[in-house]
Amino acid sequence: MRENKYMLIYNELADKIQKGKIESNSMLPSEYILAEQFSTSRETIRKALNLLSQNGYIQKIKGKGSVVLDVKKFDFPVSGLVSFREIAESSGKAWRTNVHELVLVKPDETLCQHLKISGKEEVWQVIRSREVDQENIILDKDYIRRKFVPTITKDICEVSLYQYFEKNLGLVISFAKKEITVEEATEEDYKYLDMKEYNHVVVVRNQVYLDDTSLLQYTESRHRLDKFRFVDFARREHR
Amino acid sequence: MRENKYMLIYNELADKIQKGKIESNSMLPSEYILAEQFSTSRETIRKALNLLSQNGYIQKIKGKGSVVLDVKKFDFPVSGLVSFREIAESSGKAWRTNVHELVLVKPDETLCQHLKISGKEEVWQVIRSREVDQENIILDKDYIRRKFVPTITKDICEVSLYQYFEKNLGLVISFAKKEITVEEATEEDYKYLDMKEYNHVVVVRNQVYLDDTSLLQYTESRHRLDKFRFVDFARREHR
DNA sequence: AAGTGGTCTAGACCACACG
DNA sequence: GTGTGGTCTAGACCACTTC
Repeated sequence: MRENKYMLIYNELADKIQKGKIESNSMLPSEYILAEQFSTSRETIRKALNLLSQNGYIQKIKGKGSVVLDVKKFDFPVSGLVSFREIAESSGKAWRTNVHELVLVKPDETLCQHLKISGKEEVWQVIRSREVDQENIILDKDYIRRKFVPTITKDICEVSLYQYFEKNLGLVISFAKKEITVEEATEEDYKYLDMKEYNHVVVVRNQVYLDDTSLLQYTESRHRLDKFRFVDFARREHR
Repeated sequence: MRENKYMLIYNELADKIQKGKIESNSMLPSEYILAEQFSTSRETIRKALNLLSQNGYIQKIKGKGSVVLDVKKFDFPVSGLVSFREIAESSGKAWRTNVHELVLVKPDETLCQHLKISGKEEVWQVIRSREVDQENIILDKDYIRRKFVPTITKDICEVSLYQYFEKNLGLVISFAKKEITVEEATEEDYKYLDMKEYNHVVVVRNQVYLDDTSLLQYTESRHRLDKFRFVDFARREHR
């Protein structure tokens, strides 16, 4: 692995904090001391510490030092940009993906808006439901620009689209805009999900961008109400 | 004002991008040139640019430069750590806060867990509903440790607790852990909200921390389904 | 080859916390 | 006063893109 020095330091410290090898509420060594310990400069240490701070591992206090926060990171499901597979696997529950549709389409008007493209461009439509503990609780509707992804197979859809994009196609997913709302369930939801008595779903709309800022994919993730959970760590912007 | 050089540069560029004075999809000048223009060092420019990147204003591409993204920032309501008042005011809609309860209580067991305190500590209980366009659509239940906030008045609750904490009490709110779920409406919800035909609410649970890492406040924000919206900008962590 | 962003260094001065 | 994190500098080398 060609790892940056500050990333190595970040990973080492994050790992120790997560595993409790560094106690929460204790103080990290000062930046000067860390710089010495890792035989590096203070600015490099600071890069690592700022990452820890951004991700909720520590709190830096001017004049005092860096306090280790108590992270229960095994607690986060949908924060940031993570695929269903990554979440499902880390949760340890039995899960399965059912592929209902995998076709090339010309986008209609709303879809053009979401994908910011013309109606002539071809787009993959993938419809999948996610089964956890024998219940279909999430309906994922993915629309992917064929321009970036020439072929998709059913097998790929059952494992992970993201993994395929990144490992096999070399696409670098960089950022996303996410919107969460609650809407009335559609016929599609009733068809593919085990809806029980619920008549609404949580809808997570996602626009996924590559590192060259082009829009790769639009995704609608529809969750049964009782199975939806989103957790987030946020720092306040002071102005 | 604490005017860091990199903050000044960040604010100036963010402002220009938001107002369209720098076109989206255009390139920023290179870091070397910006350093010259702002008569500063490249590392300082890089701090400003990294902030822009984190907040979705630009995308940095190695070997090429920084692309200006098209931000419609008037689009985000609940991302990060913002109070209802800040959101309501920037949305421009008519809003009002109705205070239903403002009392000192000893926390019960669940509340103790959320606040991570013993049952002996006194806590302010504030229950408010938020009225937008003549409809009560959000029920906010705040629990604030009296240890940090000796007194609260009804007037303060009607305006903004955060503003009071920060401007009057000098408390510095630093970060929060947020959880979003959907739950069955309680009697309280029916009592204080205009629930229409809905029988569920979106529940946003928030633990708010000060800059010395102590927990100040636990908040439950209960939204009528149709009026809830959360948007987020997320960058992918590559490992 | 020239230009770009990414990393890293060794030093400097400041503001803040604490004894 | 001493130690801490926050800011800033001027320079270096690297990897990548483009010509």
